[in-house]
Amino acid sequence: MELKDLDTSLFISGLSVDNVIFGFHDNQLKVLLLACKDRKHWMLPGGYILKDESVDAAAQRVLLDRTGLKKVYLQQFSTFGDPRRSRENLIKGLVKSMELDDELDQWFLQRFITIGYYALVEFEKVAPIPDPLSLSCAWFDIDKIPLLIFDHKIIIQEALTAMKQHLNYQPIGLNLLPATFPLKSLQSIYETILGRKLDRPNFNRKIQSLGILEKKEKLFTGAAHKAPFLYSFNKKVYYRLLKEGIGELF
Amino acid sequence: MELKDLDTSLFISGLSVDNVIFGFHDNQLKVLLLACKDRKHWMLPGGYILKDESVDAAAQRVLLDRTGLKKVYLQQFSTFGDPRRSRENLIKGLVKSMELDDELDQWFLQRFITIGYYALVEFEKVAPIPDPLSLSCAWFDIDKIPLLIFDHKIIIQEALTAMKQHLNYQPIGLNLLPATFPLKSLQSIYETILGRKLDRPNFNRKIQSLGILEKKEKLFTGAAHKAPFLYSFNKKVYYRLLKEGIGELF
DNA sequence: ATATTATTGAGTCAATTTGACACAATGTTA
DNA sequence: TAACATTGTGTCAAATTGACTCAATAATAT
Repeated sequence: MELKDLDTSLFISGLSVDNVIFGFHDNQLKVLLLACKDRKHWMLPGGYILKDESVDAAAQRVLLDRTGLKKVYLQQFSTFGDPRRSRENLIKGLVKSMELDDELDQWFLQRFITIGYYALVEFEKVAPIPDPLSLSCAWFDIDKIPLLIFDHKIIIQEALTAMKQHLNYQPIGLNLLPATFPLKSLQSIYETILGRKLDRPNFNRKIQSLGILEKKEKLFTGAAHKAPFLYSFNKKVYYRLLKEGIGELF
Repeated sequence: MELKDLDTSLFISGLSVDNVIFGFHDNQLKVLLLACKDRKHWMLPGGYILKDESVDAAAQRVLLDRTGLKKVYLQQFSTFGDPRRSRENLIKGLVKSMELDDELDQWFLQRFITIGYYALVEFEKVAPIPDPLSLSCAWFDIDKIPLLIFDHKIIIQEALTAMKQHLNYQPIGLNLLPATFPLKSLQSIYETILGRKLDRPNFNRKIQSLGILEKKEKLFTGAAHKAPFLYSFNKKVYYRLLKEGIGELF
């Protein structure tokens, strides 16, 4: 689909959803971003809400279009409602350069209030495919975010803050990691989200005392040091624990 | 202002804010509700967003109209976007009975997505005055909520859940209590929000170890037992602590 | 072959925190 | 002046935390 074929009459006007899609690779937390056609800015994968669609469903649909993933862990965290958040000069230039009809011009230049979601996905399972409205689609390290449009930088920061607060109430490690993983990976996720180093022996002791991990026989090998054990989550125990509230971990 | 004079052209269509206003009195957490004109339902004090107004400012404005309070602690917690949330038969009856013109009919019958805020106010400072669109305005115990319109019951529940999670990061006790208060009041707030009893000696020990409370000489008296000391918050210390993150308290 | 290197995972232990109590203190009421 | 209800302090064993040490081991260098 091309941009000029966008049928804005299908959508709720003035409202959008934006997804902060987190993945984890090379012991680094990453965010999936789309390249704007101006070749200068990047942006969060976002979209509009169909007139009879729930907001949650809209966020899922947008995510499916951008990553090909269904049934992803998705969490609404905040709504961004500053009247000037999407009215920088940038958008005027962008819209003009696209040579759209008046109706579409109006659509893109109106004030948008956006509902922010963060998604946790398994890095390896995502095949980043740019949608027809973008030039490219790529993962960025959380501490190397490029120039973004509008207030998208703030949205990412708030997603991280929200995740930090959810860390003790939501199964965050589970959704970012593959089926089996070394403990160090889980520790790195916690360290990145919390923004500080954790003591390895103490981390292991605490995370294992929760009883949510199952040690596998198989060892992860390939690096110039002792091979770590691989673990998997016991989802049953994990979800029960989260439901009850696990208290502050770190 | 009467309902028929509402100038809908001033507002963003399809969007609203709803405030869950919490107060604390008689060792009970309370919510401020408005009576619907059908004399059967109650509702949250909510309103619409002006076309060039930030969503946060809209929530503040609505709050001012309903409670007369300025500079209130207000926290956005979730956006409610189910397409059927405001389309129960009820609203059709309500709107018909109000004998409005077609434009207003359309306005009230459209799908609304609402942005939920919770407010923490000092009970004694609020003079509940029903706005011209409601019959009355009253405080309800959090566990004795009457029949509400739409999904407002769910909104209140989620506000409580959000507050529970914010309890360790936000100055919640401070905003609900008067300048001086006995420790038991603060404990009751924590107990209500957390939904469980706390051991008094242990609560006192922990809350005082934070160094955010100042013991006053004056005693609270009038009941048939030992008079408790009165305390006040040391705001400077409290805000610093919250900024750093105080960790899980209870 | 053997030593080196990097990293893992288990163990130790003192210091701190927690949870569950007991008990003295003290306004009000009987 | 005794009874009562509730407050504030004290105690102590158990559990948790933080800061460590050290042996184990897969790959690599010698």
